[in-house]
Amino acid sequence: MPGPGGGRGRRWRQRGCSRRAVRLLNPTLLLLLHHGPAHGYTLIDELDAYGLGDVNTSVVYRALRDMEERGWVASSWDEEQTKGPPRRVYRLTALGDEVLRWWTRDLVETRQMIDRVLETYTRHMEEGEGAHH
Amino acid sequence: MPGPGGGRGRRWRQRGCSRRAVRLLNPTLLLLLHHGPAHGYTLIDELDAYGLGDVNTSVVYRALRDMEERGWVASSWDEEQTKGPPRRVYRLTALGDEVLRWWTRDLVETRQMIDRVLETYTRHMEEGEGAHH
DNA sequence: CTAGACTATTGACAATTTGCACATAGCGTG
DNA sequence: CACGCTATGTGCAAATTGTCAATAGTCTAG
Repeated sequence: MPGPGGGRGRRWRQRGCSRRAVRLLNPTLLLLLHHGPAHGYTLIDELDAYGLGDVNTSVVYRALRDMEERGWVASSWDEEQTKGPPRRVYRLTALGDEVLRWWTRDLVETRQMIDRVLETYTRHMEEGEGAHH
Repeated sequence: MPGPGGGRGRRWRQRGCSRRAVRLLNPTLLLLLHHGPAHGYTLIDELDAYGLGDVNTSVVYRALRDMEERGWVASSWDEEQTKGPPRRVYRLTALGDEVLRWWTRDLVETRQMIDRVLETYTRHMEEGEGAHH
């Protein structure tokens, strides 16, 4: 159970995934909006299905606003107010669609890098089982 | 070719992979050391084969020192000095071996998360090809 | 011998990202 | 109106990452 927490940057992975998760947050949000427009709150719920359920809500809202600044998504205030304050509706822009396409290629690359590491590790274990250090 | 650089955090991915890469740096270094002891400089060369060739050397050395602080690796000065200043030899510790094992599990999880995103994206494209936004 | 060029490693600091605690705000209810 | 719930937003400390330059040994050319 390596939970090494000493030294520089302790609590480097306090609970849940956090840092790994944040890397996947933006592409996942774009993906969800690729399905159709949605409120921030709705998106936060849906993130759970992608293993991003423990991402802080502030982080999600901030990501959405940042993506809007970049023109990947656009938002407007929802007219029909059911309960609670007015909600923003986010939708994907044409640019956001392009970015998502680009990002999927990036994810494929990342997956290949991960695979390479995992393959090498497996090979190490098959060959000399501990003939090192 | 989405190279959106405006807004918060411009030059968010200047060239090469960088931010994605750094996430894979530590596990990859542990993996390389799992093969056997090595110098920092050697490791930097080998990283290239894992798509981490553009990681700054300072970043690699820092990662090694951090991992040493945490007890995942241990280092000693190389006796035989061929050319250049004395070199450190890093080797994996027992704890580092455990951490590597833990990290491979983590990478498998990350891979699954990526797969999920990619699968959903593919499904979107197969079904209503652009029946959104 | 001495001025580069190359091999290795380290240090310091700016820029960016992330976590977290709290602020705001509308609506329903007793 | 005092709460509790739904939504969103702000501010700031802490952690991570990028970049540049410094140090240091060894070798080779002239």
